[in-house]
Amino acid sequence: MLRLSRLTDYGTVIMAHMAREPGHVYSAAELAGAVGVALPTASKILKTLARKALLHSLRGAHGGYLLARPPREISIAQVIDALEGPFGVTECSVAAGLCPQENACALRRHWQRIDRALRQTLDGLTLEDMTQPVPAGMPERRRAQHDRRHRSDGHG
Amino acid sequence: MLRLSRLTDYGTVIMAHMAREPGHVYSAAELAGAVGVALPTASKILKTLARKALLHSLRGAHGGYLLARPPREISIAQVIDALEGPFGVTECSVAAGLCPQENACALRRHWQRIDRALRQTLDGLTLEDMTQPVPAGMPERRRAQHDRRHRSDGHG
DNA sequence: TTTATATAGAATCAATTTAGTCCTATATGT
DNA sequence: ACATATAGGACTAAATTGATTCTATATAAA
Ligand code: FES
Ligand code: FES
Repeated sequence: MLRLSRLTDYGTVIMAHMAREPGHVYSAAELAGAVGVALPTASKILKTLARKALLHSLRGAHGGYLLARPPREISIAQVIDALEGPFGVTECSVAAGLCPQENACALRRHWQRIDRALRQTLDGLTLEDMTQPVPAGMPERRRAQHDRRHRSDGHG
Repeated sequence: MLRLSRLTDYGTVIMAHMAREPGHVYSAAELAGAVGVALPTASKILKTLARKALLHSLRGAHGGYLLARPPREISIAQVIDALEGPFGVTECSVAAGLCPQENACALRRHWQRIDRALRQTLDGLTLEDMTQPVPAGMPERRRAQHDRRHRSDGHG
């Protein structure tokens, strides 16, 4: 598990679809049709993405949405951030006060460390990557160019 | 987001607690008290962990639970596997048939790749690690209010 | 200016999932 | 026997999520 909501999944599909033609303005209806979800649902997702500045929106006739930045500058982590609250594996890693015995619980720090490691992975994956075919059996090595950092929370 | 259920969180806390004294047999009541959750809840978690062979259980008077293996041989990924279904970020990465247009959706493979990367991170983290103090590095970041910037979320 | 088209945003409703509890059966030490 | 503990499943309540609907606003074109 460790699941993303279905809306986030759809949102990513939509974003990836848009990434194929970065300049193009897509209407909600157009995108709903393209990815196969109901219009109201696509609409809701798009509104959120626009509010979070991952998309630009154009109102009125012939309006629609387009990517706010080039595909390679939008990471999966950013999409997740936009569609699901703050990034974090447990509630307690995001906000305090949930540990039954808070002060005694030595685990929060560890969860936060895990968060950073996972986030780093997802920050290294861009929309552009999602449009490429998956290299068969190859481990990922690319890092998004907006975040090129090493040697922090070593796991691998 | 990308959240683990609260039960899994508790489960990890319990396992980490037990990891401090690997040979010791803990009763459910004892553990419930130690980590501060209600007995029925702790009990439910422990039963699951035992069924999934991460714990051994001893029935009868003076019974209880103990780690099935040394702490360094139990990873966080294993605990997650035990307490939450199959490991996967989206439904479609685990089981087919959820993509609205399945065959056209090029994203499933990518999710699966992401799954592998995340799993690898969580497989490299053991119960033993969770009992160590977090290697100091960066101070805890307070997530006070909404962060509007998309680049460099500043974990460094 | 009017009309058709589109998004903004909030509110709502239904369905699903999760958390938490309870009950009965079984095993074991004293 | 009896007290203590886990096994396993059933059950309830609460929270979350998914999906829809409604009103308001912006813009292009007739
Ligand atoms: S319960 Fe989550 S860190 Fe303590
Ligand atoms: S909808 Fe999840 S991969 Fe297509």
